[in-house]
Amino acid sequence: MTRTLITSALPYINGIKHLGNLVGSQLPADLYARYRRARGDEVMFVCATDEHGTPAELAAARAGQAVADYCAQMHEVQADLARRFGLSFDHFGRSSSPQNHRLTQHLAARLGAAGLIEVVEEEQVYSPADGRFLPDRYIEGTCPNCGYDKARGDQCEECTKQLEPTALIAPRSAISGATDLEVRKTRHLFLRQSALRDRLRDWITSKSDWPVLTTSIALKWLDDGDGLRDRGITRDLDWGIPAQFEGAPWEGMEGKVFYVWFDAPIEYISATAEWAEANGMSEKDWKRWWKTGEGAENVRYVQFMGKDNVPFHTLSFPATLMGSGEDWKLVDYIKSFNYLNYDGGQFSTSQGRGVFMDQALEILPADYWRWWLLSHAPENSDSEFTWENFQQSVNKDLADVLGNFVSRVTKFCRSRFGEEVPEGGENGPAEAALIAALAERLRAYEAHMDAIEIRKAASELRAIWVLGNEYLQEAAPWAAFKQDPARAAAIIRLALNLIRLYAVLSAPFIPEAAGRMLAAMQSADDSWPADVEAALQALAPGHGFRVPELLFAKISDEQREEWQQRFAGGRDA
RNA sequence: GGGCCUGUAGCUCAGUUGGUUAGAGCGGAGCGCUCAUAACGCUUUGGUCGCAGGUUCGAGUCCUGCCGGGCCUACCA
Repeated sequence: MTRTLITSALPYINGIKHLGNLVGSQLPADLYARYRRARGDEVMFVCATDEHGTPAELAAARAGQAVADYCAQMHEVQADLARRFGLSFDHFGRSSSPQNHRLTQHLAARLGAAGLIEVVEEEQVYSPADGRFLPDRYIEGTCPNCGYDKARGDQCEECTKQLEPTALIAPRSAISGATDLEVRKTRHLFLRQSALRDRLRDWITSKSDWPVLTTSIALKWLDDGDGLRDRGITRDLDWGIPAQFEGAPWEGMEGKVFYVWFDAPIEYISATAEWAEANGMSEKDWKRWWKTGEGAENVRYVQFMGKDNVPFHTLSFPATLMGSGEDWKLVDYIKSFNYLNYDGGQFSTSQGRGVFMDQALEILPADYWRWWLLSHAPENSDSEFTWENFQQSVNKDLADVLGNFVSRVTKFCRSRFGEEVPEGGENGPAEAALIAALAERLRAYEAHMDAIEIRKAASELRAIWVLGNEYLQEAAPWAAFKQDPARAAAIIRLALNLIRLYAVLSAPFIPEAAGRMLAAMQSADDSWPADVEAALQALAPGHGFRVPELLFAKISDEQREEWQQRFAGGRDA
């Protein structure tokens, strides 16, 4: 049996994610996970909240909560939204878990023992008023280049010039506004990625099937300037995984924690360990996914992420695993995404611009969003959400093409034959042509899903739905019924079976609606069709069914305008 | 500044290693059907493939330059 390991980039803990975040990793990862399961793979699909770092501490402070409490609460909020969006994680973990503490410290110790970690002393800006060192971004001041008074310590957004925080005129803390900033010396652990440069390059260049977006970013980092730079993997923060621990091959790291980007990807592994523990399983059960000496050698590992995550997944995380000298499974395929824009601008968490996961579900069920987002996934370039486009796609694809097909078939049968699959008649040339067309499109659909070409897969699925309407038009059971009821029975028997088949094929995209279609057909057979003709005989004459409730409601112009208005002004408006 | 991606019908996008009259869906127009969520089907209308050069028997596809959009540039995550 094929075994597929799937991870989605970890959503950061500080708030509810917007639709751009969703379509950039978790949603396509779920699509693929559902598809691989349907094809019979043994699948391990893990995700988690990414809980460490400065923004989490600040968000907790704003909420007036202890960081640990804030994270615990936000984890539940995100887990609940994930469930309601149908994200079928085998486990949704937390990067703050004890498992991740243990594994992160273990890997760090291994890297230290291998001589891949060194202690570096550097100077950083410290804010006594805030009681913390400030990352460059959290220092504001006047740009020495253009005079913009809200330039950040890493870059001036006005003139785009890159800056050193010490170059700012009249620097102040972006957190408190305090101006009594001082430069202090501090010591940190650095991961000597540069020592692994050749191994990383060999590994990356061996991945000839990766998307350009993925490899070009990785190679840029490997070759830019003096080549891959070493990277600080500790921070002066309270909340995180302690960098000083028993068995650590270094000293003087008391009060420091690992950098969030060091421990976050390790959580992919730890989340699998959490899964095993939560299900009363043993270490062996999760290691067979991650240790090539313990079963993972025949696992195919696919990662999903936005393009901003690529350097960490192609370089620093592999460097961590390679450098440990242990037999950790490295990723086989990285699917990366561009950004989804919102109505002429960017989605923005900080400005509350766009539609957020909780708001989306207040308006419409998950499948509406899943379909639009996946069929417009920003695979090759940034794409844009507009309410007009959303309304048009949902109404045409889901309500008219698929929903109406289910409706016309079931209602016609109920009124002419009653609520069971009619018997009599037999397949003719029209049915043979339909089956041939379906078989061909199914092959194309599978090929696109196998290649994780999401938009192409979506358009192929839609074309499969359209085949049903074309067939009905040509076979015209309403006309046949008058002269030859047996002929009409054969047509409608096939059409009812088509509904079941569509449920199976559509489930990765629209799982909830697919479930209702299957339930209406009163069938538990959701097996992927090996043979189209056979699959279209699953519902035998006499098998009962129900006319389902409206599968997809159309979005009215009034609704569209109302939502457009409601989301025009930002989250709190 | 540097690197990468991108610019194809009104809109959203396909276009394999350069190869006959550039494709799809939506939208527009017309016709048909009447089972159905005024849904469905058929036909049809849309393009100097960002601009200018070049290579070639042949360029949407390769090269150069320019213009526009986007991302990244290592302490946000």
